[in-house]
Amino acid sequence: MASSPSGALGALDPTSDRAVFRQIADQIREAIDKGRFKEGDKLPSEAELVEHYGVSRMTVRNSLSILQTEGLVVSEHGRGVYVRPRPPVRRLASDRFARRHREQGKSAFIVEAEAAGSKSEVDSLEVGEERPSQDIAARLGSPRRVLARRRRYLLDGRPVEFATSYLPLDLARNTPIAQPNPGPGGIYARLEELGHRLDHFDEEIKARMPTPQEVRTLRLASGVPVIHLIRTAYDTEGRAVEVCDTVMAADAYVLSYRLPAT
Amino acid sequence: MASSPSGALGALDPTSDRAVFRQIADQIREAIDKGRFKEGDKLPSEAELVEHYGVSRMTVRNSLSILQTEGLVVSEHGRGVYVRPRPPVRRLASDRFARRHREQGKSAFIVEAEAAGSKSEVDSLEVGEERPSQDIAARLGSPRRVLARRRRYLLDGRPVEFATSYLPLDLARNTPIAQPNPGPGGIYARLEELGHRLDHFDEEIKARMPTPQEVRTLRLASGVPVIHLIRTAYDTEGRAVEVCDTVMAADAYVLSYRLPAT
DNA sequence: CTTGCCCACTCGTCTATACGAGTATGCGTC
DNA sequence: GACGCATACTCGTATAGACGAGTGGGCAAG
Repeated sequence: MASSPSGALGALDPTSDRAVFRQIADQIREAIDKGRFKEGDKLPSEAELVEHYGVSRMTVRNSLSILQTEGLVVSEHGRGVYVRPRPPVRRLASDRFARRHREQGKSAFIVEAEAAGSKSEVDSLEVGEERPSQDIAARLGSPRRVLARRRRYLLDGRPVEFATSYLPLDLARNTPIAQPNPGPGGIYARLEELGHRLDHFDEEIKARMPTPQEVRTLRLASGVPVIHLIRTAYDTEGRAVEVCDTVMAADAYVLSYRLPAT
Repeated sequence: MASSPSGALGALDPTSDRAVFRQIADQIREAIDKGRFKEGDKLPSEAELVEHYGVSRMTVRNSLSILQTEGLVVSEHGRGVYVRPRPPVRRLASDRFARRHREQGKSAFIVEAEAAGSKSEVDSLEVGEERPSQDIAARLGSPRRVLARRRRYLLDGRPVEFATSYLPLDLARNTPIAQPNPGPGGIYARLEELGHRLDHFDEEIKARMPTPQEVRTLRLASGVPVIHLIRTAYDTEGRAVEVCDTVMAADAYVLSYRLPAT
């Protein structure tokens, strides 16, 4: 019997008051947890599950949709339902913007990716002036217009993050910061050259489900949340000189911070 | 016409190749975004949406389930489907474990909650010895057994976080740390009294969808991810003296870190 | 061998129907 | 007024069927 495609799955408990589609989801989840289905494995097809459990197709689909929203499986039209492979993870260390890392010329993203043995790219770089949202304006000291730098990052061909930096116009206009490529060390190096010595960053982190637009941009599987990070850079005079709004695919990141105990 | 319960919603585009249930979800989502349905408002009932769009009930339910997994709405059996209210948010500052905050006697959680005007509780406190998981053991320097302190935090009656602290047994056994209530300043104060002056913390942050067990423990609405934070405390000799594994309801938290630019 | 088509299999969308179960309201009884 | 019950309305669970659309393999024609 274990040779059938559903061999890793048991039978329903008709005396249970747990809904049938939940029982099916439980069994498949357990089979995945215990390794009876491994990453990338194909689950039994809907038709096979219908056969195995003796239920209707919609019930099976209901079960599978639970597992999808939990991020455990992905379905591929015309092919099957697969155990979701865990992508390689990028670690973001809290010292990634330390001054010593700015010497080398490449962007922090690419340097880190190469260190981890991954190929990375930056695409759809857009630079322009715009009116800031209320939130961004408040963080930057209420400028009427800002310079916005938008870009998307890819890791081994997969989009993992998109970010927008906002800078007050009076600070960034007619500087290398307004160029698509701001030069070695990135915009933080340029800011310091312009006399804004950086003092500290504030980072705010939230997690939530993505908007449909974010699902498209990051090609997110269902059941994958996003990490929303808003970083504000302050110079030694206490002025907010940049706000960076970043949305990351949560399954591709671990954030790491080191805090003094004092 | 705007007096009908579905007055905030438009009509379907039969020429679109976008699936009907997605179009319906799009319209409801837009109505929520634009404030035509506000937080806590009741959406039109499934029957009313069936009537309004002229589709079958399963199609409407399909649309609503999309919005549920996006965390936009919650359904209540026998009552209706409601725009999900945004709960009050707890801000966790990166200096929350600073030594100066440990003087006052109360736990960091309760002090912060009261400052924000919320009522907070800690429940289901369990303290005991156990064998550590591989991951925890690795972080603590591979002790064979550890002291585990589990507890759940509630904010205004709602569970928002549960956490487990692990400490090497040789360090915690027969000390106030092994008591349910470790005394003023919490276990960090006790560790320092025991001669382990704290040097720094490492925090690792991930976000993901909750397991069914976490859904129960935190009473999570569907479409709400969790933030998984693992903090390791090091003493001045470089020894890992505690690992704290925390799972938080993502809709209840904003994490905040301040980083030096040096 | 290569090309192109057909077909089987997969998941996606949608309909129509039935009954169960939780909630709230109003009404009648006490 | 307080209580309990009937009822209407809500969402939850499940069935059976139909057709569409993407994928991949096999087979026949070239």
